[in-house]
Amino acid sequence: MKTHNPPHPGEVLKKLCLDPMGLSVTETAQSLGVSRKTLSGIINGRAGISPEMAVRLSLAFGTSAESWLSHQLQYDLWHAEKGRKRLRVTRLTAA
Amino acid sequence: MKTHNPPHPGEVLKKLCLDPMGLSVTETAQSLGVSRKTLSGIINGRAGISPEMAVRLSLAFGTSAESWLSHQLQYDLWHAEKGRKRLRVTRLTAA
DNA sequence: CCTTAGTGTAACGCAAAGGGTTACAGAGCG
DNA sequence: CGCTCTGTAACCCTTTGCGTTACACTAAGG
Repeated sequence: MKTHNPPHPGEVLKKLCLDPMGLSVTETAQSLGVSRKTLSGIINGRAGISPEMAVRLSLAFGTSAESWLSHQLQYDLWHAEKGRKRLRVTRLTAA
Repeated sequence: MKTHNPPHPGEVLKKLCLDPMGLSVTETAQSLGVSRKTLSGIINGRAGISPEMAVRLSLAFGTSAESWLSHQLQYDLWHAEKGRKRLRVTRLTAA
């Protein structure tokens, strides 16, 4: 059970891709074929990585699209689990 | 590289949970705390499994929320990869 | 000091997706 | 024939990803 707040995938993207390669948000956005705002939103945690964006990242950086979506999954899941107590769900057993 | 069209998670849900336990869509939806339409949509492939729904499933069936989202991820990714040729993305290398 | 590049972000608009309710049609059964 | 379960369409709401335009801030350079 991971108890720590996972970083949003955009943070990882910046630290692992943009920064080491000396890429600006502007030029990276252009290469990805998205607007600067979109990439900015991802990097600053205001937006998630959509399946299409994951494919874009895999094309531009030669990485695995699945790994990006996995990061996003962990992030989304962590936040969803936080609200599990609010969900009124009945345990299901064989009828 | 998985070349086969992965089944939508709802199909798996029905075959692995509802059917074996003899559960109806109606009663399962009630236990999950969602409408019958919502569960029906998932089972019949017209909707995906959201993070919140994954947590609901984990609570009701005692399974891992992550495994449901992973199935969904594989499904979404497969469809996103199909359209990769339409994306105009430039390969990025160190500046 | 002024200009320019890069960046974050607000304001709009658009489209897709999840979810709810209501309602109707078809299938199976006592 | 009634009753239950099921799939689904119609409608409405909200969130979210994405685009464009525009404005303010910062850092670097002439």
